[in-house]
Amino acid sequence: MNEEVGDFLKAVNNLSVLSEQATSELLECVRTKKYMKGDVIHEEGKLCRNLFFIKTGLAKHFYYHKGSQFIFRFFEEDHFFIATDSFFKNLPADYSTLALEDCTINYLLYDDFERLCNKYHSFESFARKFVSVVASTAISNLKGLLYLDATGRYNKFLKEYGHLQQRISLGDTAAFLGISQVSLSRIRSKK
Amino acid sequence: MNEEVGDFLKAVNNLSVLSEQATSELLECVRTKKYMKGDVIHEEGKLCRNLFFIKTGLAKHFYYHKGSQFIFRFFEEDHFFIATDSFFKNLPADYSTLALEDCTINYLLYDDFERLCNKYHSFESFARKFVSVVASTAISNLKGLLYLDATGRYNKFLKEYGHLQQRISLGDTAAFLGISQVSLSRIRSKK
DNA sequence: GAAATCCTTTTACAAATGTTAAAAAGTTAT
DNA sequence: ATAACTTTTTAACATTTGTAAAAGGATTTC
Repeated sequence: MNEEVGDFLKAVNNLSVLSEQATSELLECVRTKKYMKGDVIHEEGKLCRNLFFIKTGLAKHFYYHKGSQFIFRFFEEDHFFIATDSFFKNLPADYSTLALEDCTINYLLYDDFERLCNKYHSFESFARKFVSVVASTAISNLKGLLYLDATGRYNKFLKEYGHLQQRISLGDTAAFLGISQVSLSRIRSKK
Repeated sequence: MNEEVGDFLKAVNNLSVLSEQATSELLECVRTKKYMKGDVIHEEGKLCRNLFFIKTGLAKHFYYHKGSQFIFRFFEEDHFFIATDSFFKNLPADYSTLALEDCTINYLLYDDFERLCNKYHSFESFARKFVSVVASTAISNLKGLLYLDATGRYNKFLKEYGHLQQRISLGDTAAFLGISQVSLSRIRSKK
């Protein structure tokens, strides 16, 4: 097996065990690309229907609103991600994804994804479970933003992303929490 | 066909056209229940793995935190909903759903749902697409909470749920926006 | 139709967060 | 080691939002 896509396949099988046929057809489709720290992996406003998998590195989903940057998700190694609106609705992406560290990324073109979904029940099942994780995470974050104040959100961040704290800057953390950098600095200093 | 589940079936086929076999097996499983205004449809802390469909009426997802109620979704007629954490992860629900008006609800037990998923590719495909909608909606709301202030969120609410405005109280609207009732009243009066 | 109840608005004050600017600390490149 | 640059902290002030209490409207119940 192509060494570069082993982790990808493992992550897929972790959600739904693929049939042999599905596995070999999937392996033929998966591509690999490397990004340098600071590179844009996909861009707001453009269509991007790939299913991405971070083999190594760290990335963020972000977008700009009135000149400020907002982040709503970090992705570390061994995680899938997509440009949600593009992927689900075939619309221009409403956010960009940027490599916060050098990244090695596996990806699957949408046409291949859709074909595998239609052809192999086991792959469609993976797709459903992957999307479930996307929904669960978004809802959890949504709840956090609804009922927690800035301090509460920071604590939630530490609990869920604590292991990434050293790899994420204060500015990016603040943009993720939806508060100003200054406010986050104040919160930190009170501890 | 059982008249009570026609809309349910139509909504399913709208996402993925079911095979004949899948359709007839689905129809055997769908149940119907009526709720009065104020009734709890499923409760925080309890397992609830049903897939619900509102045939008529209006409902809200809500939960309490430190004595205050927070709402993160309204559901009107012709919409599916689930207790996300229960449905996806087999955990106790982390929110309740309550009928804001008298409701007629169709629902599918999880075991039937899962069996239909495994047995019929066309139903698994429906499941994937349904979950995609859940994810898309959650992410859209998440973005709104991240970058909009109270006024901006209210405007977004009017745009997306404007047609429901007369059916939703100010208190529930405020709980949905994550702001106090007083603050919402202030915003309204400025218009 | 009066009383009771619920929902919305208003007021006054307190607390949290934002904005701007500047200083301090930390990093990187030469 | 120094300079240039980036990130984080601190300070001062403005604005937004929250809280609590009271008043005003609307609706329901008897």
